[in-house]
Amino acid sequence: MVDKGIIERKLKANNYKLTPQRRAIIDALFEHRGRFIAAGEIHSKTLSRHSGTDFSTVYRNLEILEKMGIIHKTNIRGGAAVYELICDHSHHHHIICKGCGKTEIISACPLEHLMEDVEDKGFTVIDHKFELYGYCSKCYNKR
Amino acid sequence: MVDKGIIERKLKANNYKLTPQRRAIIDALFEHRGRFIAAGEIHSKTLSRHSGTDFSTVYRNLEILEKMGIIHKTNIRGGAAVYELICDHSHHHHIICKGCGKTEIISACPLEHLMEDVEDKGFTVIDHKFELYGYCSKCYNKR
DNA sequence: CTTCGTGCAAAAAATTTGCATCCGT
DNA sequence: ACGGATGCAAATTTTTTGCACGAAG
Repeated sequence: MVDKGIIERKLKANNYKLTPQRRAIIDALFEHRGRFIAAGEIHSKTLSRHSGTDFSTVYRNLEILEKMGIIHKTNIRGGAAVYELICDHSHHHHIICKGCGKTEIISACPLEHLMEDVEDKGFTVIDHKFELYGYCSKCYNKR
Repeated sequence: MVDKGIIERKLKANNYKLTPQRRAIIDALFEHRGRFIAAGEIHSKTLSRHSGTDFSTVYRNLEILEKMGIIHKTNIRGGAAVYELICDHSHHHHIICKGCGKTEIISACPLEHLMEDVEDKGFTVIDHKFELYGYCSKCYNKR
């Protein structure tokens, strides 16, 4: 996934229409590329691009995007789920500090090592998530 | 993490008390070893072991257990978060079907390949999560 | 025109919090 | 006894749904 254009083509290919709201949501996610963002934040960002966009619209679209493998949904940050756009051209994973919540990017990807094993099980892999949890040096020293 | 005993010792070591509620919650998680379980299910299971246990108690304990690296919290299954006990003696990851939600276990672990890379960043890794998403053969054929 | 998408309003679900009391240690 | 843990009740926050209308292809 290189740019917004590809996402939009992918949507069309699946009979999804290109509404301004949807575009605004994708823009918000795109602007946040590489970081996690919660539904609430996506909603506010979307508002500034297309005022009036409803929260339910945001959720409905996040669900679609997730099913299509365009975004990821994860649970860090206590309560609300966070989302992240998947960009192949900068494919990466995260290490998340359990102390302060800070995240850093890991560029290595472990998938290649076990693709075969998995497809033996009859599953067709279309996406994956790899996250490391630990403590950054600051938080580690505080203990 | 081999058995409940170790979890209990780990709690004591961190000044957490061993209440019957907490024990019941751990038991519920333990009984579910290897599978995901939502807070609601944990609560019901806990009730049968120690009736009266409150939902808030369940959540407070799940938070503690997660912070201690004893359980994992994930988002599949639309709404609620799901939890899973981490057992070293049967360390594994999951592949999750985006169609029907079915999960299967992957025993290979990708972590060893990139431990060094990560610790270079100053992070101390204490836990990790690796999840594959795709379609099981049934759901794949339906498309 | 046909189908999908949206806003609105409301509900349901999930999670969190304050506080008085209770119970492990 | 002390300090953490619990239950209760209530509030918040997050997410989902039904429906009539509007808009994209």
